[in-house]
Amino acid sequence: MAMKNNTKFAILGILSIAPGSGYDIKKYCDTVIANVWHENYGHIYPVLTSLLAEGVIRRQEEEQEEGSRRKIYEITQKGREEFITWLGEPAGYAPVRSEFMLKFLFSSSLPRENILQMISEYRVRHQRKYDELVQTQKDLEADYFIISADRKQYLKAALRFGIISSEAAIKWCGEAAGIFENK
Amino acid sequence: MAMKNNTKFAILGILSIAPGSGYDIKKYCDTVIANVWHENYGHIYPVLTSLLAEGVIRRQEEEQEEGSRRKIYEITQKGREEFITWLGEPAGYAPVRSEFMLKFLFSSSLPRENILQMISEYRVRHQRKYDELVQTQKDLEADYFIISADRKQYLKAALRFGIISSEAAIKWCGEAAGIFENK
DNA sequence: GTATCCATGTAACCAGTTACATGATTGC
DNA sequence: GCAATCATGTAACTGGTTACATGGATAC
Repeated sequence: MAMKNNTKFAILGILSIAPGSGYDIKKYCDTVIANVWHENYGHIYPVLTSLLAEGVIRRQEEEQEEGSRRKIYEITQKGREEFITWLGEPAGYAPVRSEFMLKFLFSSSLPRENILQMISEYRVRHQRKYDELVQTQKDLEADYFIISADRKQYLKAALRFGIISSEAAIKWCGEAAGIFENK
Repeated sequence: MAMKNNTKFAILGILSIAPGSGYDIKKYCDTVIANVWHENYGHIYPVLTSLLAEGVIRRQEEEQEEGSRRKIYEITQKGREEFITWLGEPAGYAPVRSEFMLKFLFSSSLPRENILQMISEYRVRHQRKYDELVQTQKDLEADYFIISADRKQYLKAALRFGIISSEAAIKWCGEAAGIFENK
């Protein structure tokens, strides 16, 4: 199962909301959905080229001001169809590979304080992420961003996903630190 | 930051507990630490070869019964040193890429029942994982496996990590389903 | 006038996956 | 006698990362 061709569908999904450039797609990933998805320029641009060749996206030539370097793409009918098909398929899952947990698992040769330090850093990272997400949630609630009520609902749910996950990580840190503190 | 060379350190970590073959390493990944780590044969064997060339592991020639195909490796002093250094470095984190959340985010064009179905499948998957981990925890508690008290402590903590994460996912599913049920 | 953001791309690289190949041993 | 497990490996592939290159526009 694993994961393949996800960048294709991430791009189709983003373009299904609104047409945009490679740069726009990257920005969308880094802001709106950073919480659950990630892409690089080095992958977006070549994939855009291949999606164009496949005919699932097309250049939106109209309404471009002269001299603009921006290349705006929009999803085609074929693209929408393939996207809907993909949506209907069960999500593949990537096998877990947590570098932090790998380190933690084999950290018995480290002094107690170092292990506590490791856990503390991990907690701080998740606490920061948590705070960030809560802030974004407030901004979203306060209609700081201009999006449809429908879209907002999905983004809110995705934010909750991140918040709940961060809470879980923080909870684990508390438990794990407890083991090493009382010895 | 991202993640590089993790297989090297996963192998060194596993061999730091006890010498073993490529097959043993794979089995260890699939059972004991499946919860937080994953490896393929197609990667383990070539990496073992390169680790041998680097001198961080060595063949344990002694005590092998005749005609055995098993190749037992053990970590060298150099390997232990590199492993300790790696342990001391802060863990890199892989940017989140949840195929499920990607689908969910853009699923607004799907009928309500399909979205509920998606969420339900996701919940079932995590519930199953949760049940499995709780069972493993019981087996571990009942000294079903032969491991040192020290090792047990780390494995228990890693199990808790999986259990807490599954609980979080299940919690999210409850919330998300709620959004679509009451409309 | 300089830093930051906008904007697009390529090339080299690498980690990891999948599929294939082979064969011995053990348990039923 | 057959299936499952033990056991090791290679080759082709692919998805994604990193580094490099370039240059215009905007803000301070």
